[in-house]
This record gives sequence, C-alpha cells and structure tokens, in this order.
Amino acid sequence: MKSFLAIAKALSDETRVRALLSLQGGELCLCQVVDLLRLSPSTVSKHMSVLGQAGLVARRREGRWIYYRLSGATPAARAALRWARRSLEGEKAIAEDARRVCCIRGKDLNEVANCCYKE
Amino acid sequence: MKSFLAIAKALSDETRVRALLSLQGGELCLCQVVDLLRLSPSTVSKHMSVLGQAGLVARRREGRWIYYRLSGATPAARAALRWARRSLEGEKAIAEDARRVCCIRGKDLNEVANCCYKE
DNA sequence: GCTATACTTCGCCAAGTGACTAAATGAAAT
DNA sequence: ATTTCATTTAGTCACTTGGCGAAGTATAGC
Repeated sequence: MKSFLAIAKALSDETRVRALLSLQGGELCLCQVVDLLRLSPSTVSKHMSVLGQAGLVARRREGRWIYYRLSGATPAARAALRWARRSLEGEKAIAEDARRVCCIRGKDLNEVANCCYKE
Repeated sequence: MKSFLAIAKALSDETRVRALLSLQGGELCLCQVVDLLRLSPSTVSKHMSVLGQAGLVARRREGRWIYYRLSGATPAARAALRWARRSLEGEKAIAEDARRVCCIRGKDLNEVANCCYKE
C-alpha cells in the first residue's frame, strides 16, 4: 500500500507530472528540468527525489551533472507511467513543455546551468 | 490535467483507497463504509465526495440512504481504477477489508446506521 | 588544498488536507 | 407541521506539502 500511495502522491502535483513527462523524449539533466519548469533548483531537486522514491524515474551522475530518465522500477510504477502518458497525451501544457524541451536540449548544458543557478 | 490530478489526489490517501476498493464487491451505503473504516460519517462523506468528483465512484439515493459504487466516468478514471485494483490485489489490508465488508453486508442496514451515528 | 560549480538538504512560510464536532439539509414517518 | 434519521456542509485543529533562500555536500579544475 505504501508504494502505491507514494506513486499516487508523486503524480498528484502538476509540477511533478510535468517534470516526469518532460523525460519522455529521453533523459534530462536537473538544470534542464529547472529551466523548463522555471522553479528554483532546490524545489526541482526535491520533486525529482519524490519521483525517484516512487520508482517513476531513475538517475545517474556524471561528474557534477545529474541526469534523470523515465523508469518503471515496479509493476505498479510502470502501469502508473502508462496511465499518466495515455491520460495526458493530448494535454496542451504537456505539448508545450515538449516543444520547449527540444529548445533546451539544443542549448549548451553549461549555459543552461549558468542561467539556472545565477538567476 | 485538472482531471488527471483530481484522480491522482483521490488515490493518494489510504482511507480513500480503502473506501474505493471496498466497493469491488458491489455498491455500499455510506453507513456501511463508515462501519468499515471506523471514521466519522462526515469524514467518510467527504472522502466519497472526492472520489465522486474524480469520477471514480457514482452514487444514488434511496430515501435517506446513499449508495456508492465503482464507476469509471472517464477513460482516465477507468484506467486508474484498473491500475489501483491490479496494484493492490495482494494487499493484506485490502483483503482484510473485503472480509469485513462481507460481514457488514450481512448486517441489517438500520443496525449499521444506528451504530455509526450514535457512537 | 583551495576555488568553482551542480546539486541536495535544511529551515521557514503559506496554503492545503484529514479527522473531528456541530450545524444544516433532505427524506421519511407521524 | 413536527420529529426522526441519514447524510452533507461548515468550521476548527494539527499535520503535511510546495516554493523559496541559505547552508551543506559532492565533483572538477587548478
């Protein structure tokens, strides 16, 4: 029950849902997610941690850079990911995010990070 | 997005998940759900309202009695119900609830209501 | 070792939420 | 119309949560 609730809670916040679905096109670095969501790095870090605890995303470190990707760590998490992606498929905000993620991916990572930490 | 979040939020509380899945064996009257959950009627009423708003349950009135049943009002709600039921299939608490619901169904409705409102 | 940088954790605040009691509402019985 | 009864709504309280800035941690470069 605890893991089910952790997944449901992870998916009950719009910011986190947007962060999660922004990974559909492939993994992103934290600073890229920060750029997308336009929130503080600490807030985004916390949200990604919640998604990770729920088994919805996985992360890897490359030096100072932390990358997150979609990941269904458990059957419940996999099913929840399917649910979310199908349910929000035509959602305008998600489509807009996807468009912006493409731009962000085209930017130099250092530039993105510089922007998000120095304001 | 709003309806997706409403469903996810509805499913992020253990009490509400138990209330929802208690309906798997067929509709229940509010007082029966109260008896199962051992919470105040007002609390249960509010929880059922949240589930209804999310499109996960439907209700009908029969005089003073209000009955709730599982209902997937939207594709997202139906998929979420499937997710919840599958994910929590072997869950001990849910199985225990199902056992108790059988007992509660065998009790006279007036007796159940009397019990839950007078004490 | 020191400095710079990306990220994480801590502490704070305001808003949100689950549980309760009391009051209000709707339906049934008299 | 009044009373009884099942449920709903309103208000309160303690706890939780999303967002922030500051401090802490981990990594890279010199």
